Amino acid sequence: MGLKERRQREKQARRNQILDAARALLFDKGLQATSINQIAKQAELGVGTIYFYYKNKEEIFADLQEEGLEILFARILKTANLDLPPDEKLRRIGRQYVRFSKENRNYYDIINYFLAAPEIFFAPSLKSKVDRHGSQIIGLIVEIISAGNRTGLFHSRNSRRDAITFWGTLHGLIQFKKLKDTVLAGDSHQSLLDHAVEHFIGGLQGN
Amino acid sequence: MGLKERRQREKQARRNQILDAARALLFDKGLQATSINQIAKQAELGVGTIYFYYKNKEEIFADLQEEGLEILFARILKTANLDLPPDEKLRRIGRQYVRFSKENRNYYDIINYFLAAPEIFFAPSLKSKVDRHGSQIIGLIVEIISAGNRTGLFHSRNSRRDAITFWGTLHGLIQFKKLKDTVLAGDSHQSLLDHAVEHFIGGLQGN
Amino acid sequence: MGLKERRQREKQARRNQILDAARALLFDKGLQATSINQIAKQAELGVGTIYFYYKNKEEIFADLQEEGLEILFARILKTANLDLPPDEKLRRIGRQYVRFSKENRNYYDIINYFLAAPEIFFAPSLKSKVDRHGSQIIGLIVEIISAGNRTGLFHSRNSRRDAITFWGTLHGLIQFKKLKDTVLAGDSHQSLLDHAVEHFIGGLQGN
Amino acid sequence: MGLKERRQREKQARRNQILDAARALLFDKGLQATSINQIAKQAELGVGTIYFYYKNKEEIFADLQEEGLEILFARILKTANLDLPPDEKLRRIGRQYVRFSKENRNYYDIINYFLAAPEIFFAPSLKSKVDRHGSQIIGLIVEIISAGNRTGLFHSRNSRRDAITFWGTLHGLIQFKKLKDTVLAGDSHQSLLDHAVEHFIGGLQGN
DNA sequence: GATGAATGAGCCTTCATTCAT
DNA sequence: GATGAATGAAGGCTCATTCAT
Repeated sequence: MGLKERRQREKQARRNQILDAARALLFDKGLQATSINQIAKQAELGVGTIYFYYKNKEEIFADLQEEGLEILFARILKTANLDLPPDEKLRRIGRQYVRFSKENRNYYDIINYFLAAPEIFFAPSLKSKVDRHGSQIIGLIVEIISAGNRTGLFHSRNSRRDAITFWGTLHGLIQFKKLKDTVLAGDSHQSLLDHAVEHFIGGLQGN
Repeated sequence: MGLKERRQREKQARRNQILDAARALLFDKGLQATSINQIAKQAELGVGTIYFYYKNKEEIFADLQEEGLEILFARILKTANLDLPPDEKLRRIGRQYVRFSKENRNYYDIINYFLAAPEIFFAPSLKSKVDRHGSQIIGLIVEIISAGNRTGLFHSRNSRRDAITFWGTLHGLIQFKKLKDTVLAGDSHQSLLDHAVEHFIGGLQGN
Repeated sequence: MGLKERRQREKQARRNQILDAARALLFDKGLQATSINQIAKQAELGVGTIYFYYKNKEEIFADLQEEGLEILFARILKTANLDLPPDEKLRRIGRQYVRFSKENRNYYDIINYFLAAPEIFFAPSLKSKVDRHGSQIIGLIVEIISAGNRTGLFHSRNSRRDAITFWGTLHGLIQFKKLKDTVLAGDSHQSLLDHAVEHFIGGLQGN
Repeated sequence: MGLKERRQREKQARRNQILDAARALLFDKGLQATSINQIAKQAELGVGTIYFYYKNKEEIFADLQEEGLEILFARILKTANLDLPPDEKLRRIGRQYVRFSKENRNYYDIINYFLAAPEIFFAPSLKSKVDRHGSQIIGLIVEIISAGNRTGLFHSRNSRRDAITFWGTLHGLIQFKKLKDTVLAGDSHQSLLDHAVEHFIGGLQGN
């Protein structure tokens, strides 16, 4: 048992070593420009070794994405645990996601990359990781909405669907940032997001 | 006089020839896997000829994206022109976008690609095209919301921001399709979209 | 006759137009990076037109080289015509060539390019142009050495060979400039050239 | 221990294999016309393999140039070690360099290429190799001139500068070979070189 | 477990040149 | 005379992946 554990621990250590290298490169040069050979060199490992621990490049990035999701989750969790009314929590979560997309730009990009890519890309094994974390975040929002329901503040009939809608709205609108000069017509992106969150909350309360 | 015109027409014909080839390949193999060399072969033209008409790969895709946006716009426009109450129009527009993402999957993918890619990617010239079409679509939705306001059905205080929010919600949620097994927990993606549209409409009416 | 002349004049005008473009590009981007297509664009002419006036790229550069040789020749000629003793003339000519290699760097490079290239390159027609100008320069030096002989200052037994030797020494040593850090061991390139000229003059006087 | 050594040896063997191919092509078709793809084919290796051993084309040629410089150095060294008076040594070195430029035409061309190319070309790493070998050769000549000084045959005040002058003269004049029909006016190139060497020696003795 | 040499298809792009109009 | 669209071979180079050691 102890042996098996040690094996496991060492394996994880190596994976971390690889991840450290990949992360450094990714953050420095971007997703496309980062190659396995470069990761190997950066990690001071042989290329073959990388392939021993990761089936392919995509899997490495999936792990990195997971990291990003964990950071994001932690932020959301912290917000969800504050002693605030549910609507205020939603507002803050909205802002947290926007902040994350700015402050953790690289993690945001990689998450976005997988989410926006055509489905063909995903090997099922990768998918499950992303999904698991996504579910956790959705779970937190579901909980907030349910809490609002309980206090009579919200009137959601399907808090899961509403939670996903909320997240989808944030996710979609953040991608619009690059349209600010024309579609947004000079309106501040942040105001838009705030507006959308308000609209969403209004919808929860409305009925 | 006629000569210059003919030249111009022929030049456009060649561009179409190239676009046809690019579209065929793109739709068959996806964005990343489509190379200029392949396009040339498919178009039965020399590689150099492609470069004579397009500065690079991205410009070809920008043209293709414009095609997609035109199709999408036509769909939305048709819906917007129906003789229906504003809320119903929004419902149908929501469904149209989803349908577009399925039936014109390839066009959807290419639009999505540009929208979701990290900002760095955009050459300003390409950007303007996308933006212009995006603005047109948003414009239609603004008009619908305004109409709803006028009849007292909606109470939107900022129809432009609401329109963008609406579109952003659709855009974001469609990307979630690939999460259906876990995050969506088996719930139908279509129901989710419908729900979101309903929620959005509720928000418009609410106050 | 008048017609033929006009034709000739117009032809030369077009060639100058091309040369102007080629020169501008060459001086801006270097020899290798300048293509016929670019020259055509810069000259606001069709590519085909370029080929009507020049058989190929090399011929254009040969004309440019001739320009350079003319500038160089003018410099040398001016020096040769000064009212100075022959040895002083040689000293000044040496300095003139060095200055030319610096101040007219681009012309120098193109002259050097043809001179240093493996023989295979030269079409006989191009060769003659270069040779003619080269001969003129050598001729000036021959004259100086001969004048020195006449006044008893020099004792050259073969002023033509000596002239070529002089020129060859300058030519060879200027190419060594890029070795200044190691072979020249920090010694100033200019001092080296001066030294070489002095040595050469010493050889002329010596016997 | 033995393993590491063997690895090293094999690595060198591959580099030689590549060099053999590059040399063969270079000597057959000239410098400009030799491409990495061709080298790979000739060496019966994948293109990628070439890039595994050499960073780029220039690095291969630098190695080849080093080969050439070694051959040249060996010739000069042999001459310098003969039991002959210094002036005679210089005469023979002159002839050796001319012979080298004929008999090892291809090595000569590649050395010349680097020496004559506009400065921009050189990566510092490549430069050092050339310089090192160049310095060695100059060193030999310096030694000969110094020896001549010691026996009273020469009166060089700066044997290093004189050595470089000597070498520069040879280097420059050899490039004039292609001008033999006009500038040299039918005079034999070899006689010219002999003359120049004699002139140089005269300059050493003169004062 | 770890290595790293080897691959080779394929990428994007350039360019001198031709030729029908 | 002038044009400029068309060519396509060729260039340098990258990179995920494999496999013998």
